[in-house]
Amino acid sequence: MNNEINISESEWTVMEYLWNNPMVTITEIRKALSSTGWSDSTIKTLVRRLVSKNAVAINDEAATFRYYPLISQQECRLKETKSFINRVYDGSVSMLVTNLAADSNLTDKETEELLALIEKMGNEQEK
Amino acid sequence: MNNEINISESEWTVMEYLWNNPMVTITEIRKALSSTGWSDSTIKTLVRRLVSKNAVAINDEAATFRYYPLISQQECRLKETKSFINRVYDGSVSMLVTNLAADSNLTDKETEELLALIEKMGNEQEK
DNA sequence: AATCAAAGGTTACAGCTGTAGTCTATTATA
DNA sequence: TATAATAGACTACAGCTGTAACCTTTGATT
Repeated sequence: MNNEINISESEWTVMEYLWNNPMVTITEIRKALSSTGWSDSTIKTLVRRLVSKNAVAINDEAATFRYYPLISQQECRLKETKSFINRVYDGSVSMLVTNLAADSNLTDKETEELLALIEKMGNEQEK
Repeated sequence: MNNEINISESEWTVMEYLWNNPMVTITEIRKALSSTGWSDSTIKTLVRRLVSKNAVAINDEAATFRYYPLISQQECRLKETKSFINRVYDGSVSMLVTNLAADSNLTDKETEELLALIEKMGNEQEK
């Protein structure tokens, strides 16, 4: 459905907040994102862009609008994950997981087990 | 060192080829990427941008230049993977792997084992 | 009532990205 | 040798992104 929606890095920050706090006002968003250092304008622009991308909708029952996500974190994560794996790991889930395992602090035995499982996972999820 | 190099999606396609075939001419690149449908100009632009980003260098001993990668696939993958996990999974490797497991076709028992390992992996790799 | 802050709307602007055209010099080929 | 193809260098241009200012209206505060 919403496959064509692309959310930029800054926009993700806003989406994260909306996923955790649906139906908030712009003031609430601004307060929540104050640690980013973004100006009022910047945050409004990001929200506006998300609305025009149909990632976020406006509830304007009250005078002060409330914003809520139209797409789920789950589906966005899935989409991003797939395109990431395709771009960086040539579509290979197991290659990604192998790299993750190498970069994490498992014991040798655990790594071995993990790799064995990865072996079984194979390369589904192409494209 | 090369932490600030950002490689775009199209540029990755070029890099992939260069990682597998270092020291090639522009003609070889063009032929290899003909399936992309990109014009001659487009490919030359991508290569030029990679050179100006210091991701690729030129060997100009011969009249026809040869191009080769200055950064390794390994380090680029690591960088991309980290920024991806930070952006999409809030820095949590285990959340990513959990999602991957859910999306792959492991048996229940295998998934259980995988999740147990993930449990142990915890959330290293923050930042 | 006068003032200030914030909301909503509009505009800005530079850098990156996708995609490609033009020009000139050189090389290969008829 | 005339011609075609290509390399290398430069330019183009629109859409996306990061980042923000400005303007007008409205609600809150003095």
